[in-house]
Amino acid sequence: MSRPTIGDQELALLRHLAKHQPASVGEIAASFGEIHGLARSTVLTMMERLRTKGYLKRRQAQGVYRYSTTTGPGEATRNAVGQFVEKTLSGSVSPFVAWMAERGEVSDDELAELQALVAQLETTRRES
Amino acid sequence: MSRPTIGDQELALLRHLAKHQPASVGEIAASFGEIHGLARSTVLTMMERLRTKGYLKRRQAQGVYRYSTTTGPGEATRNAVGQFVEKTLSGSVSPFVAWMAERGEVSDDELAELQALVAQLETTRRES
DNA sequence: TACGCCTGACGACGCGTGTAGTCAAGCGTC
DNA sequence: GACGCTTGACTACACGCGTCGTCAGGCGTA
Repeated sequence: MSRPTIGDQELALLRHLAKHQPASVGEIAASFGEIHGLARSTVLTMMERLRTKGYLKRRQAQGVYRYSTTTGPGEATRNAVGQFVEKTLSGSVSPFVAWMAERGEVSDDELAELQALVAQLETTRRES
Repeated sequence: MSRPTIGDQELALLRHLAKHQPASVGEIAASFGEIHGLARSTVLTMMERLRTKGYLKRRQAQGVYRYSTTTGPGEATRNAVGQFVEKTLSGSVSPFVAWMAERGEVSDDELAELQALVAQLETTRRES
């Protein structure tokens, strides 16, 4: 199930697309490409690469291809996070926590997620 | 202060070295290189690249160079984490939290860090 | 009909990074 | 003094990824 590797920017594009799916190349180029200072052809290339890698699919509608994600970005994102932690941080989560603490900037939702996470970890820990 | 870019594996090596500093190339090759299946020359190349990038320094002792980190891996690690979150996750921490929840595997220390983090975030939030 | 714009496809290039081979020097041992 | 192992440095190669130029086709509008 683990598809070919995916680059950082590619993943960012995939996540962006997931929020605006389905979208045409022109739309993505105008939004994502504009923000990141990328030419239209660059965006198109990335999207095509993602498609050949199996992360995106497209459907022709009114003469224009509209792209959407296949499995959703969840799998790819989790994969990327896991890979980053395992490979780069040698499996340690501490740097992440330290970074978040130092940054100190979280939304309400994120804080809630963190609280839920801690609660969950506490219970599963007690059970075992 | 932001030095040249650093690769994932390079950062892993930097972090590994930080725990065994100062160390000679032979030692690192035997430990880190062995684990990751890398040839001695590969380890040496990476260390030299890290040195030219300013992350490592070395000192000759008993005819052998012993490497140690310059600023410690903290800065580089934080930098990498921050870059990953900003660039790849578009600044959202949620994927990371979701990954941890799904993984559900944390050490006592890590759980404690998380609890401290949540507590800190709650207080700073109230203050503002 | 001719022109111009949007879209898609392909090819291409550069750089960073991961990976390794190889050669020369130092130092201990036979 | 010759031999061999460890160490250092240089060189090299491949591949992924980010980046873009360019060409061809379709469709609307003047």
